[in-house]
Amino acid sequence: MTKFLNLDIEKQDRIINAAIKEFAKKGYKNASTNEIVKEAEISKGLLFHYFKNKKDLFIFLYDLSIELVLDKIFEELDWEDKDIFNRYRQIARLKMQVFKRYPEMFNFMKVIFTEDSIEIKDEIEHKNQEFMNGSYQKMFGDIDFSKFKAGIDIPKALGIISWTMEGFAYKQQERVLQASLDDIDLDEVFMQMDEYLELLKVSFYK
Amino acid sequence: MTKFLNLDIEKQDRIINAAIKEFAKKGYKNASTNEIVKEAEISKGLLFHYFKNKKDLFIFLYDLSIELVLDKIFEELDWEDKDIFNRYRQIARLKMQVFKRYPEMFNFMKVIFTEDSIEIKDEIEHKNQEFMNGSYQKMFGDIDFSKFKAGIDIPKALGIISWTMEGFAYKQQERVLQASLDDIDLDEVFMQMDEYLELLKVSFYK
Amino acid sequence: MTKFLNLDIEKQDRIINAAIKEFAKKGYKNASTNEIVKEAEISKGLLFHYFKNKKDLFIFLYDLSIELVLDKIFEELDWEDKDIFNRYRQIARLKMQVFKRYPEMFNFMKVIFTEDSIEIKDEIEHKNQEFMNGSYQKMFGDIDFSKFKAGIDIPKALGIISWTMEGFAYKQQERVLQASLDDIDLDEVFMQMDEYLELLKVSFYK
Amino acid sequence: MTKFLNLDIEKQDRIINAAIKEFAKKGYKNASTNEIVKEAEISKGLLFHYFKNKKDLFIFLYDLSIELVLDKIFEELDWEDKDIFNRYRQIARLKMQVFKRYPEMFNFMKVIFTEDSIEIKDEIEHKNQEFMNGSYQKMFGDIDFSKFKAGIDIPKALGIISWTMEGFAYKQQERVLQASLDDIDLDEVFMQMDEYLELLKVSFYK
DNA sequence: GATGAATGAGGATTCATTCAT
DNA sequence: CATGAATGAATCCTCATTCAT
Repeated sequence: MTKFLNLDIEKQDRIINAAIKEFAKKGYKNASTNEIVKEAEISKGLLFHYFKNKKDLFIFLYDLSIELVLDKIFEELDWEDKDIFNRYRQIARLKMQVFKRYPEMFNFMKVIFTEDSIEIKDEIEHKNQEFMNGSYQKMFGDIDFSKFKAGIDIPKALGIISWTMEGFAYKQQERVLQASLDDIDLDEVFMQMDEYLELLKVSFYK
Repeated sequence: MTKFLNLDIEKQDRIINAAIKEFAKKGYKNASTNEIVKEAEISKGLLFHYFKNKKDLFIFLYDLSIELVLDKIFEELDWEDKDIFNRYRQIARLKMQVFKRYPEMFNFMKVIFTEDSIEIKDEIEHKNQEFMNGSYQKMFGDIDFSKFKAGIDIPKALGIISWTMEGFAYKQQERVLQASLDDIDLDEVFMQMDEYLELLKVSFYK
Repeated sequence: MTKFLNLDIEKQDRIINAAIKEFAKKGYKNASTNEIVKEAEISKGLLFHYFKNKKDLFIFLYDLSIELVLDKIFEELDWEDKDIFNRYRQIARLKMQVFKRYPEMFNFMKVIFTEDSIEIKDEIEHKNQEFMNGSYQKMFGDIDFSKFKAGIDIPKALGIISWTMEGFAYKQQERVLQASLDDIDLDEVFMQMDEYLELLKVSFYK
Repeated sequence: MTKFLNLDIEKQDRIINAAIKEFAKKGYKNASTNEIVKEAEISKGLLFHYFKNKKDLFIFLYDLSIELVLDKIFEELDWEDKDIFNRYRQIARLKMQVFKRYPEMFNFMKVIFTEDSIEIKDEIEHKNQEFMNGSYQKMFGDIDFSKFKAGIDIPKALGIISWTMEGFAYKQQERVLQASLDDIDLDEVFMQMDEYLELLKVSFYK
């Protein structure tokens, strides 16, 4: 992989974008290395010079995408705000900033979490697990739980909040597949998201 | 399709199980019709005598799975109970009974809702949509909303309940992939599910 | 074959028409026995009960078509007229009467004379040869050659007349593929044909 | 296609000859790409690396064959001789030179003009049409018609000459299928052809 | 006679990966 | 580093023919 990272950035990007786009469009199995090299304007051999096989390439892009989002979050999040609803609110907005910049990555990450292809299933699921465990702790380990009503089963409440955010995000993604990211009124989306968070807040907070 | 349905049940089941297993294991694109006929112990040609192509076979299994679950629900649900939490509780238990009987179908349905393969994406998404619209109405159209607290945004509350059930179910599915359906303590699972429902109930009900 | 000929005429015709239509539309190799039985509304097995294989069926239809045309000619031709140009004129008109009645046979006979499929090539070519030798003699064996100019190589002149008629017929067939038999102005076609014959007549006759 | 044309000539020829031979022997539909790669001693994949599918390969060979013959004619014909019978005489001899060199192409071109396979019919017929229109004009556009008898319908006379040449050529081809090109006494054949031309000449010329 | 389920060799085509240059 | 020709196993699918009923 170091071989690849020593390339000049412009070429790296051409390859990354081509590959992400193809995987996002067709899923792992259907994606064609042929299309990738054509779009990236490199030769067949070169791709396999940098990545030992298709799977390696996919894993590399997986790691890269996760890393990009996490870096954004860890750098720009207001860690002083310990309120879980504000935390989710912020994370959602930071994620969206990344996706606005790398539109193909947005679709690629959907593939990451739904990909069923047998060749990568295990590894991807393992990594998803790892990501959940590791990053969840970092992103939500410092939350102030004192605001929750007494008697509330806090782990379960966290589950509900998390699934609500996921479900809401997924619903928005469906819409984007029909329209495009540009045609979505983001303010409107975030306002709706806030309403869900608000509903959960009055339910769970004192 | 009538051709297939006129077969003796034993052979039908051999083919259905072989196909469902293969699709569940590898997703649409990776699934091999060769493997299916081998497992079902029929000739290559016969599969295509019954189903005009791979896609048709998949769609048939899709419809079959949905139908099996819905039939179970519509026949055995206690429609007198208009409480949404009890409704979800019952549905979950009925679904599980179907899956206990057709273990591969359990995994197949996971594929159904995440499959992205370009060849079937549109048709599957359209069918999922249809299913959601049609069946949701039937399953939840008669719910008694008078128990909800005043001031609660009921559509949003329904969304949260639904996503929570989905999220919980998905989490259980992940566990099954590691263990097997038999090794899971179902009572324990349903007890946990009830706790989530209870938490939402105290939050949303008067 | 006797088995087939003992069938009631209605069923015979259903099978013949279905087969001729399919062969005419797709040529030998591309023609599907499946389509034939579907169109004829008989079972798969029955077709092979009457004809031992696809090739046999084709040969049977070949013989049938030739026979139909020849019978028409031998029965209705005015054998008193020994002029070769009048003979061709009459034959062309009689052929056309057959084709008006069996439009699919018209296209089927085109296939007969152009079919290259390896499985039947030899047999068909041999039969075409046989037909040429045998029937040519019968159709043109009594022609009065005394009207030809002295010094004309009569066999060669006959060749030229024959190829001209063939070439003209083939050109008309091309037109029919674009239009349909009904849309062609037959009087006009025969008038043009007569002009060719007239040109040859002034050239070859005293 | 440029990919293919960059190959060394020896390999190109191995592939072309193998393909032409197979198509000539079996027609379009019956020809097996498997046989072609076996005869050409290349891998299955390579054929489809050069030609995107079987149809493309056929079309390529079609164009190549036509081109070879036309180039020969346009380069070596004596354009000063405006006599139509001499023109035909020359063209026939030049064509035969090409076929002597590529014996398989001789049979392949027969397939070209009789092939009915549904997959290529339209394209081939369109190309045949194009060829007829374009090349006929070039080959016969400068003919001197002043030698024809007054009162002769010249377009019809041209038709007769053309069909006679076609008919004669076709008759010779039939003979080659039984014997081989080497066993034919070409001088004898051309002498016979000249006799036909001579007969037409005394008929149509002053 | 009549059915149509069943066969399986063979069809064209794809594609990740290798390797000589 | 970089190329792209070459591989060949594997893909889905077709179809004439057989045979138990």
